[in-house]
Amino acid sequence: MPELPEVETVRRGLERHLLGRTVLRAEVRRPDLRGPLPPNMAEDLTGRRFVALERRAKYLVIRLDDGKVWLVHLGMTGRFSLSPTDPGEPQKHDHVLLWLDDGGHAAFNDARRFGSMDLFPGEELKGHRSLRSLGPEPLSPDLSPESLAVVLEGKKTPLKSALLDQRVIAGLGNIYVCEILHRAGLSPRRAAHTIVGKGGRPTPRVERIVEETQAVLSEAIEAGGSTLKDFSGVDGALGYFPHSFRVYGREGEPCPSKGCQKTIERIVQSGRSTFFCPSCQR
DNA sequence: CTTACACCCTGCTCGC
DNA sequence: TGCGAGCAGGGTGTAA
Repeated sequence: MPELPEVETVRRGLERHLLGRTVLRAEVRRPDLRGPLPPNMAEDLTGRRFVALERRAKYLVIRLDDGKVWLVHLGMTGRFSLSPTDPGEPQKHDHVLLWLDDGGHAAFNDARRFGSMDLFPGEELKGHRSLRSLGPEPLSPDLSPESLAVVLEGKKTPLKSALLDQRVIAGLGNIYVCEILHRAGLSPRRAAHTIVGKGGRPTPRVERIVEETQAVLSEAIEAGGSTLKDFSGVDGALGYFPHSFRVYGREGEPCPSKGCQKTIERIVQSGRSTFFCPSCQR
């Protein structure tokens, strides 16, 4: 479930509690998430200090003092539980446990095991299989109307599917794509190339997508940050902020757009639910 | 190259 | 109260 804002919130929580800490002991309780964990991960983490906590798309990029990177993806249900002391008995679905040099404790918990981890030399980061084909970070200058128009040019796939493609914009998921398209007034069913101008030039519609993408993500990160008061932040941060969604999960409710009298509908596109207003999204 | 779709997994909700 | 069906959707692998 976590999309970019949720992962960013987790990153900030980890940065607060892990940065500068050394791992005294690590334990892998279940070595198979979506794929196998890197061999000897517990041994390789032991004695290491966390020197940077970064994010790329929905990946956590955790840099260690020996130059290696611990790459973590939360999948659907992955989360870190942090506590200032050893909580004793592990929780159900705690797959990786860390004991830190300040007495703190971290547990990676993932009920559905859609998460993934890797551990490799930092120089390999850019070329890593999971990262090399990612598109621009949406909150960086790499995403612009010009760059987005070029990528969408000629794409016949529905706009909804295009925006979910991590090669188009890195870090968007089903929920925020629905929100972005509603705010931009664009139909999720429209073929992606139909909003691009001649010669792959941006149009006002492309500009709107970029604006609303940045607005939605920034607002969500801000909302997430406000929940990061203490240890419970990283713990509980994976809750979205459901009351702030305008269309996601609101099938049958009135469209929130000013003056729009229609009702939010749900359709399925490439196996995912799409929530949208057929009247004000064109 | 592009596009589409099945698969992995568990917890929760819903209807009977 | 139990129980099965359906749903949730990240990323990846495969096929057309």
